[in-house]
Amino acid sequence: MNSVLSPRPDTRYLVLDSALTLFTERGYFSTSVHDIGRAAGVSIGSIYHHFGDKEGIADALFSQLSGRMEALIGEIRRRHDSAHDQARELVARLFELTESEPRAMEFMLYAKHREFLPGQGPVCSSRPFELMREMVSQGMTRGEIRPMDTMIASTCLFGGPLRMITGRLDGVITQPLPDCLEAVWDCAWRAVATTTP
Amino acid sequence: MNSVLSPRPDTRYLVLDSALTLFTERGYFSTSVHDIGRAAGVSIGSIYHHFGDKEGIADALFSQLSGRMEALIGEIRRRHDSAHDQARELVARLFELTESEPRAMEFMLYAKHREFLPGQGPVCSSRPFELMREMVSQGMTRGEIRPMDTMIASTCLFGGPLRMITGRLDGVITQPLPDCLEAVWDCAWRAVATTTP
DNA sequence: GTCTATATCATGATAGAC
DNA sequence: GTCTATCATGATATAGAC
Repeated sequence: MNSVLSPRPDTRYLVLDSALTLFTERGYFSTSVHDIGRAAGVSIGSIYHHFGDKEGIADALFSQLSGRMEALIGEIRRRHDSAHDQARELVARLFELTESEPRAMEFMLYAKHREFLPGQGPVCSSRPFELMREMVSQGMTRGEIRPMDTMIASTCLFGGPLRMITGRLDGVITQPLPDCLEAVWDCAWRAVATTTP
Repeated sequence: MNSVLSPRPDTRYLVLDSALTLFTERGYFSTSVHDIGRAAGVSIGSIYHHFGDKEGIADALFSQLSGRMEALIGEIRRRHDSAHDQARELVARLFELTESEPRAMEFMLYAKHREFLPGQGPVCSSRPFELMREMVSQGMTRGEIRPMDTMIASTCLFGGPLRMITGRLDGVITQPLPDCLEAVWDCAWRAVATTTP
């Protein structure tokens, strides 16, 4: 965070890190590029050199976080066979991430990107969400999940857990999410499962 | 919309109606008070006279819509006995409202109010959401809903339906919501119900 | 209560030295 | 690649006549 400690800090990283904090704390529109520069200890000229314009900052942030999510889901899908295990592991990991990196989670799935990233479609149409629907789709062909529209199944399976996350980020839910993973997952799976345990 | 048709249009109504459209189409921060005035056919001076400042417009909008939601839930709770019937009716009505008044729904449960209404807490802590939790709580004491934390039960019951609504508002879901009410409600209720039908 | 005209100021973005 | 200084625009909000 300071050039005294680290002689050659990566400007791009510094900027993105500060931007994430400010965007989630005050919102994109209440954050000026000057604010970001001040928080990152980087001049406004450098920022425009690296990102082109303000939207470029949000864009880079979205790409990076989206990539991480995608990688996470890919890893989970390789490690588990059943849709049940895959989805459960995903919810568990998202709950952990909500506690350890609340700002990253907030920016990814609780920001209204359409308002400041006209290029990007809605989050739900981004690659990570596509992968989640694939997960559900396979579970349906395997017979783990009742036959129904894939979009509906996916939304109903992950809807509860995702709203737990936004509730937690809002401070409406006070308990750390991993503490209620079992209860929430139980509800989520019952919603779509073929057999009740 | 025009003073030719109606000789004495209510300025407040005109402004709020235009503001709702613009806020949901472009977002709060990309809408200027001038824009609202132009769309409503009202001068900027009048707007400031009635609402004090820009935030006052959003505030009035939120109060009014929140009041309508509250009334809707109250009516539903009076008309049905069981939590099952109450919650199902609520989801049905919200699905209908999403089709008939998408902007109202979008402003109520898909806008990040914290970013432009610092006074208001998060939506989930507003009165309508409180009433929904009461609904669930009663269902639990009646034995309709499995015993668990009320917040978790409420989030898991309504999480799927609410995300269907945001998905529909985003255009990710193309089917009118009332068409998939049964499938969605089936999932939602299974998530928390004591007995599976 | 409604209007026009205006004050004030912050922001996104650029220029150009180093 | 980084910096400072500056521009240009457009926004919120106000003043004051009617």
